[in-house]
Parts: sequence; structure tokens; C-alpha cells
Amino acid sequence: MSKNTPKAIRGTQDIFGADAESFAFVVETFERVRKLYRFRRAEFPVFEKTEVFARSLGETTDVVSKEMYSFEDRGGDSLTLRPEFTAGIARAYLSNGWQQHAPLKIATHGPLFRYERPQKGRYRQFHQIDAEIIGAGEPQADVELLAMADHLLKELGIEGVTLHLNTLGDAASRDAWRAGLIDYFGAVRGELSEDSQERLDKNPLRILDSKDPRDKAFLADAPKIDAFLSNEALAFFDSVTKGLDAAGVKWKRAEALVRGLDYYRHTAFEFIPDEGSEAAKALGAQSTILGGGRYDGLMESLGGPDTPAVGWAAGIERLTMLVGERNQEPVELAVIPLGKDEELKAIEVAQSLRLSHFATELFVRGNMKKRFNRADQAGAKAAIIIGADELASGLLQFKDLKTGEQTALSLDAIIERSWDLRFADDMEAMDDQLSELEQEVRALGEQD
RNA sequence: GCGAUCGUAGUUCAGUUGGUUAGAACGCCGGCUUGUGAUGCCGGAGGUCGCGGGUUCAAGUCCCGUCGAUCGCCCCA
Repeated sequence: MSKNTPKAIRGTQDIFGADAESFAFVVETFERVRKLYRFRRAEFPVFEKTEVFARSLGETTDVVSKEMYSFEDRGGDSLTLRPEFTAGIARAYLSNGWQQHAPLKIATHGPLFRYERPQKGRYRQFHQIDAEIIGAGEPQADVELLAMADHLLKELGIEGVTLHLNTLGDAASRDAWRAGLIDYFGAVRGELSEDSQERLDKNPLRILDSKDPRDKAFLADAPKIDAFLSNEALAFFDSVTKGLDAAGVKWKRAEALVRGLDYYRHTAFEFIPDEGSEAAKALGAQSTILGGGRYDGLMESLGGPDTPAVGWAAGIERLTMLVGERNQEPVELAVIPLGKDEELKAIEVAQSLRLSHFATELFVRGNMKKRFNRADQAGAKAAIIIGADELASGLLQFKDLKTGEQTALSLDAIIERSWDLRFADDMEAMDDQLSELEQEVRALGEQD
């Protein structure tokens, strides 16, 4: 690489190969699951007026105060690359009059931007999948949203991750708790870590999940949210947990779990890998793979009517690290012309096969040995060989690469044979899955 | 924003106490009398050792800076 070749910007990534396949798998699975829960697909701008984020997230949050990519456009407006989805979705809801669709279930995904120090699982341009239910104040909305998140993780095959659940209460409960925490920690201010002394002013709730041993000494006796919850808030949380139990979603109460952004009320949650699990190891310092909560106050902060809502977002890169390697689907059919003279015929045949829905690749480089070699390594089930004789007779050589058996067939017959091959492979895969399931069932029976 | 480790072919890495033309594997390209593969054989291309400066007769190797990656803190998805 030459000295003048440009490099990617810090914290951005070019995703390719197995990683890109896993990334696509995460998005495709999300699309599939989202439809089962009848969330509607939506797309939103990647940038908004800066105030959209500043007003809704809270001026003192780290995201707003030091992590936004903000710039002035040529018209002099201050714009910001979205650091999260929720604020922009709320803005869209208000400016398009989507109240008419309430309760509105929305799903989206795409890139987000935060000026942070890059690490494994943390990038300056990163990607999230996102789900929101807007205009629904019922706890059932929280339950459905969480059930979908749990379902998604199962479909992705992610294990060793637990839903950590908390309630921050309504606005009054949350404010009273906050005041209680400031009183409690303020009395021992000098003994807290430097970080927590700062948090005391900016976001006292955050002290609760501090890892500093100086702070940990005071955590056990810190005021708990439960003591400040109004009857309504308590009843709300109770409905959520009962609903989760009914839906079969496992959860764990996490009293110290708070959310960094100002707009959260009531339900707050994160899916976190269990300590010592494979998932925890894969993620490094980044623990939360999916997080969110209820944000009943957000719409008002943007000047809209009082509108209850819940939502979550999950980092696609983090999910990708947990779903394991996925490779490109193998080629099904290889078309191999013997020489230059047969190439046009090969193009014609390959196109017919693709139009018949077979993943087909042409192999025209190197000698015959290399062509077969490559076809084999790409995973081809069969090769269609075209030489001078085939050109003359119109019948092509069809070679089953597993058995080595080779016959002269018409194009129609080749398509028919190819369907048979695919069907046989599908049956074999299903048999494998079945016997795996049987083994699991047997193992379960022995445990009982 | 703070602290720490690392940076050599496309990739994964080796490179002795500083010492001549920087190596391996895989990958890539070509060939093995040009109609047949899944462990074969032969040959080839590809690196100003992240970048810039310094010490030295001599730097991939030591020092400083810078950029980037990784790990922890902070924050978050």
C-alpha cells in the first residue's frame, strides 16, 4: 500500500466476509421476527437538527455534551449525525402526525455516530436495530416489546444472556429517588471516587453501578427506588413482570440498573451476558447488547403532546460477535467451458440456470484442473461442462461432483436434475436436524 | 477525555545481544503435451518493516513524536 493511499476514518469499519455474513444474518433475523410481532418497517434521516438530540437526550449527558458529530450546513443550521434512534423517531412521529396510527409499532435499523474512543464492540460509526411502540401507555406494550427482544436473541442462537430489569418509576418517583440519592451520597461526597463526585452533580443514578471500590462501600445502604415508587408506578411494574412471566421471558431484577439518557421513565432494561459466559468473553468490556426502556416524557420535551412510548435498540456489531462465523452460501452449479470458443455458450447457460433460481458461477480461469478445483472449493453440487462436442450436439455434460457420475443432458434435463440434487441435500439437512433434536430430547429425558 | 500493550508480504506470523540482498505458511498468478476436481508437482509476482524524526559506522530491532488497533477506566448498543 502506497503512502498516499487513504485510510478509513478512526472508529469506522469496512465489514466483509464472515463478519458481513453475520451482520446480514442479524438484520435478516430481526426483519423476520419483527413481522411476527407486526412492527412496521420505517426509515429515518441519518441527520437531524442538533436540537432534536440536545433537547430530548439531556444537555448534560455524555452523548450530547461530548460525543455528537455536529456541524453547520451551508445554510447556517446546526445539524447532527444521529447518535441514537429514539429522538429522531419521536421527531418524525410528531412532524408527520403519526398520532393517527397510535399505538404505532415501528422497527428500523441503520448507522449511528458517536465520537468515542474506539474499542472492541465500540465504534464511531456503529449500527443498531431498533424497535419502538409509540402512543401506548399500557404495561402490555413493555411486555410485548421485551418478548420480541427475547425472541430475537433466541432466533439468533445467542445464549448466556439475561434480561436485567428495573423500574425508574414515574416522573415524581424518579425525582424523589434522585433527590434521596443526592442527599445520601452528598453526605459522604469526599470519600467517593472522582468520577462519582462528578456524577453526583450530573447523573447521581449512575453512581449505583460504579465499579470503583471507594464507591462500592456505600452502595448497599443507598436508597432504593422501591421506597420512592408511587402506588401507580408499583402497580405498573408489577403488571410488566407478571406479563413477562406469562410470556415465558426470563428476567432478573436489577435495582442498580439506570439508563444514561434523561428521557427514561418506568421500565428500564438491558440484556447482559452472564458473568463468565462465552458471550461475555466475546464482548470484552462492552456488556450491554440490547437496552432500552419507557420514555413517556420525551415527546413533551420536543414540544409535542403527552405521548407514552417504549423502545429498545441493540448493537448489530455486538450481536454479530455473538452469532458466530457465518460463511457465504455455497455455489450450487458450476458452469465450465473448455476453452474460449465455448465461453459465450457458457454465459448463456449460466444465465438460464440463475433465472431458474440456482446459485451459479462460471469458471473460466486457469486450466481444467484449476477450474474443477475452484468449483469444488466453492461447494458446487454439480458442474456443467461445455466443449466443442457439446456445442455441436446441443447436449451438455452434467457431472455430479459428489459421485463423479457424468451424463450428456439437455438444458431442461439439467435443470430438472439440479432440482433433484437440491431436494436431496435439503432432505439430508433436515434428517440431520431431526436426529440432533432427537438426541437433545433423549438427553433431557435422562436428566429427569 | 485518562492509563497500558501492540503495529513486518493480501492474511496469520517468524526475524537471535542492533550487523550484508527481510523469511515461512496460506492465499494469488502461470505451467505440469491444453476434455475433468476434491491430499500432487514445478515456477512466479508481492514488503521503502504504520508514518515522521533522532541515536549509531550500521536500525525491522534502541529513543521521541504521530496515526491506528487492542485491553482497562469513562460512557453506551
